Amino acid sequence: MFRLDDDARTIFGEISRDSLVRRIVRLYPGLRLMRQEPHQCIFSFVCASNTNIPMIRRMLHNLTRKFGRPVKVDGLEFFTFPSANDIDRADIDELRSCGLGYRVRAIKSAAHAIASGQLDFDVLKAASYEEAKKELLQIYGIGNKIADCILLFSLEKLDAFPMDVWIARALLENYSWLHQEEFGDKLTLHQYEELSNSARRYFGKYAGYAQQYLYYHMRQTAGKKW
DNA sequence: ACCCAGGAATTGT
DNA sequence: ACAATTCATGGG
Repeated sequence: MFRLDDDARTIFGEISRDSLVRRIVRLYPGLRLMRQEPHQCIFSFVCASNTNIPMIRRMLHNLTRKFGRPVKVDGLEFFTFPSANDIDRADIDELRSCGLGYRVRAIKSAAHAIASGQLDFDVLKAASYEEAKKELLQIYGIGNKIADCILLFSLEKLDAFPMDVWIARALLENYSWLHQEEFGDKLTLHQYEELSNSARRYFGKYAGYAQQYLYYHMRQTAGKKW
């Protein structure tokens, strides 16, 4: 199992072989990957399709308030994140009232896959990137992008490289080893796999860390001059 | 009214 | 294989 204390030096040494990533790493010395509980990560990213971050946060807030368990911390009341069983048993209309829209079907199918044992997180953590991804892609509501995010943020696949238009722009602007594929406001399945696999080969076993630095820097500097 | 948002599944060619 | 369409929702 991966441990940050042991491997942080190795990881940054590895991804810092690239000059651009080396510069960005120095800009954001505290940036780290989280290791989220898989069911939280899955529900969060299933909610993330075709919407924006404020809306995603609102959906998750509504879900915890409606299906989580109340807990008091320093006299303040919070709600725990719902379990897969909670979502699996949840009433459809109550889920819809959280603002999930058409994503209700997706979150239901994911919850059932977990609750039924079809998805076993210990097995997925022990499996390779390719094997674990293949299992995730079976679930309705989990496509290429969401699968890679789940693998990187909660299943310890540090070589996963989630692709989106921001990362694609960063790669195409800075790396000539990509034979420049044009893309519009969306990435096709073919473009996704070409770009993600190329980046995985280039950055190596900690490609996901490089992805996070590149992505974060793109969002920080969006609209500004580098 | 219109466009967009860290997409994915389904249908059409 | 690949392109087009649909799927709810809220913010700007």
